[in-house]
Amino acid sequence: MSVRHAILGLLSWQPLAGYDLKKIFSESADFYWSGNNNQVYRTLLDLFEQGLVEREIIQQENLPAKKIYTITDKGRVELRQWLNTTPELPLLRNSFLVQLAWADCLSAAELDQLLNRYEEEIRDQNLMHNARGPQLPAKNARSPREAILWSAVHQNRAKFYQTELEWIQNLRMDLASLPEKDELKG
Amino acid sequence: MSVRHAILGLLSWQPLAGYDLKKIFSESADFYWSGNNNQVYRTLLDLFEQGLVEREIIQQENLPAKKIYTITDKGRVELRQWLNTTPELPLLRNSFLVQLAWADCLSAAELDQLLNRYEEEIRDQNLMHNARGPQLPAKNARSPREAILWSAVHQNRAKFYQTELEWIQNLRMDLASLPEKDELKG
DNA sequence: TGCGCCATGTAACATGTTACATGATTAT
DNA sequence: ATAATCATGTAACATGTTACATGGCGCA
Repeated sequence: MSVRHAILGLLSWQPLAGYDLKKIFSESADFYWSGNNNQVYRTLLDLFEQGLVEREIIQQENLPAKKIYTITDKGRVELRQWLNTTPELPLLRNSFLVQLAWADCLSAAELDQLLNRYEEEIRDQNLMHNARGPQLPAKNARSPREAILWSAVHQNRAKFYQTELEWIQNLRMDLASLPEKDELKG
Repeated sequence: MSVRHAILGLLSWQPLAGYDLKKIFSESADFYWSGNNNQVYRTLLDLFEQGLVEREIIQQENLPAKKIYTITDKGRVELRQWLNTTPELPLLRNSFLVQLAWADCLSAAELDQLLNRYEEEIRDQNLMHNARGPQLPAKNARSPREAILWSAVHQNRAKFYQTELEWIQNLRMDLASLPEKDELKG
């Protein structure tokens, strides 16, 4: 897709500054995006030049000026078109799986450590994700349907983490059933 | 990580040509990678220049010459080091979730279509994934432990698809519980 | 006759990441 | 003192994708 539509979507919800968008991207897992300056500010400029967003410069005392971007009708049309586009396949790239595939040259202890590290990372992410809750909280939704959609988006991530944890526990069990010939190595 | 380690891993299993690697990447979901010429051939050249792989040129009648790459001891050391590295978080970017988040401006029929399309895509991927089975079949594994690891890698994807399907069915149920005010729109 | 497979590679482009730069304010 | 927050932006680099180029063979 590109950040374009992610940004247009957020602006269709409410006017925001580049800084806000950057924060949303970097803080939320649901809307994963790197949230780096380069992309956000450049994309906003593009959208502005193409008339998909408008902006208002707000001077603040003791703080740098803000540029608040608002979606235009033209922007809403483009967004709506994209929404009716057939979705891309989710991009899932897990380098841990590549590590696992070739991990047979590790000792039992090393492999165990690898699994522990992955499990811990996922567990942490899951906790954080649940702790901060949906970054689009239901109370801000503009309709009951939107509330359902937002909650589903949030649950999607949660389910993913959960599935990973179950999967790794299964793997541990499978590995435990092996005769342990290499205790010495670790 | 980079394709580097994915390639080193495959070569630690058996000698392969660039063309083979390209095919493996593009055909398998487990080892997702774009499998484009540019990266594969360039990376192989890099690895070669750094002494992590060796190559042998094989002339074939009526077919273009092949360059078969073999991992070196130096390459195995680098691979082993990487395997003991703490795993990166899985990268999951699902633009469909972004579509969903802003889909409240769609009619009930349009939203339904969007869900159908996503479900179909996931279902297809899942079928293909199961049909072709693990691209690293257990019979080629060099130890019982490796067979377990490979099977786990394959199952990971399968579980992901399954979870997505369950999730979307839940979402459908949640949406169905809404009063249908916009039948007219569709 | 045209397409797809084998097998290599390059060029142009799109996207993403890290680090740098400014500069005041507030919190530790 | 030092770092983090607010707020904008640029430069350099890393990575990924698409399309092009070559050229014979086999299949429909």
